[in-house]
Amino acid sequence: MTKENQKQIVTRFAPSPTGFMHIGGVRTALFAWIFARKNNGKFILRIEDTDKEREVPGSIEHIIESLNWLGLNWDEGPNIGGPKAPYIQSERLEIYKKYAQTLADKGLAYADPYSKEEIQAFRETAEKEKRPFSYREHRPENPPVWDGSTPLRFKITNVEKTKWHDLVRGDLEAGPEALDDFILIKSDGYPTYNFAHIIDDFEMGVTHIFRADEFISSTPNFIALYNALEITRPEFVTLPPIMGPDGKKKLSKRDGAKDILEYRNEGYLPDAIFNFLAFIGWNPGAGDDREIFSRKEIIELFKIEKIQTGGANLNEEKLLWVNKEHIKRMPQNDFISSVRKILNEFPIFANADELLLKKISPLILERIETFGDLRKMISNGELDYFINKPVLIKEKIIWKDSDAQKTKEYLEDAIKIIESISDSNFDAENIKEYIWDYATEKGRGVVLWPIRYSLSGKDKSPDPFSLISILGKKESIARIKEAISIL
RNA sequence: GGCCCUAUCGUCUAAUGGUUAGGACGCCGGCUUCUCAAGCCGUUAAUCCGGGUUCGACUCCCGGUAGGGUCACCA
Repeated sequence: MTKENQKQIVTRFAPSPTGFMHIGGVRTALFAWIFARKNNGKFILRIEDTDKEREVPGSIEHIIESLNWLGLNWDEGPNIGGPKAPYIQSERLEIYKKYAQTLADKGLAYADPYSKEEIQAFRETAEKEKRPFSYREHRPENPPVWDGSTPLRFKITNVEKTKWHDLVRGDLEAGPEALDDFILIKSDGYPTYNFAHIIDDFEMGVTHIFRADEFISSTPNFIALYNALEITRPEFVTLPPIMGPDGKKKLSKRDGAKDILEYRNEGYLPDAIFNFLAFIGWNPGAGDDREIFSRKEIIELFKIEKIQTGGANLNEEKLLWVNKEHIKRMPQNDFISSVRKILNEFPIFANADELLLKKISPLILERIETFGDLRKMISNGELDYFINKPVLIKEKIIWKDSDAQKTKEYLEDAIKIIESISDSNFDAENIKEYIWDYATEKGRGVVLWPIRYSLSGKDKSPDPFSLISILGKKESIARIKEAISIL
């Protein structure tokens, strides 16, 4: 077989529209997407909306927005169509019905004659006797003809041990207890996930199913169905579970997992989330100790064989660090425009000019881990002094054990020094050189603190040299004079 | 409870059966320093337990233990 006529890799992400997406779901999508891209394959988005009860309006848009934000584009999907459209399961009912009828005709599926209450009673009995519930034990001898008004159940015909191979977990097996007559079509006419996903994956030519490990338990049932339908089955790629931060439980919405778009709102970069998620349950392995990767590098390095088997905890602190590293690697223009966007949210900065922005951006860069931190800085008034003159408090102008008279003297000298610096040399580095020796001679604290405080009016702020260069000669001198005047 | 999966520093993890068990985040400490950050350097810290196979086991096998999943007209 030549490379050209090898089967094209097709992966899919198949969420159900039951609300927002959290890290867990996105990670599954991410791995499937990376694998497709690495192999020049196709990535399909399919919406599994077969449960009308749990459906949350707006979910599909939310899912699309989330995937778009992360740059996980799809080649076929609900909004763009494709050769196997539609990509929303509720619009594919005829297809499922066709396959279901075929199974029923062959005697491989049968109408379920019991009411929900009756089945519930069976279940409770089993529970009371501490046995697993198995519908097979109650399989009717002569079920009625399936007319669509009752559920259609799959008939397990070979009750035996199931063995299969998983690209991550290796050889797996389960005893016959794992097999049961599960429902294919519900009484409302919709298929179950168990049935619909198998039909769709087959119809859409999916070659690799990436999914979380909660599906291992039902895989024997899936395999029985593949066999009954006489269709080839895709490769299974089982991802390790992601646990909550406490490591106790699988991450879930119920236990406070965050909407992925919250990370966007908090000012995380999509590339950082991408990087971080790729490393939950995967890493490039031997000899590569790097932690920060671009999308492109991850696609190049990705190998299914390096996917972990064990569960991982979500480490938000590391995510912060990863985000900071990605921010540091942003092209300067991108960084500045991101800063601009945040500044625009605050009236005080709405008119800040581009030059000021460019000057303060290095200071911002080293102080934030997310762009949300910038929002906090501004809210806390940590940048106000770049726009407005600070309100100075006399006592605070004076460094610890110094006094008003001496401080006045130092500030007057500082003004002279600043005036002597030529405009062409007016950057933080040079300003520091001019002032440094004087400050060292008199005592850095007694000189530098008053200067810095006069400029910022803050106990905590960037160094005085940076402030002077950003505020400019005229404004800096004016502020220092202001300080002198109240001493 | 049945079935299934998993197990290396606190966390994420590396290690053709042979390493002083490596890296990263965090923590702690130091350097730098007018403050706050940033940066740099360093310390601490792990193979779940018990058997076996082997000259040699984190690695292979068996048995425990622990955690997770599943046993829906949910996906």
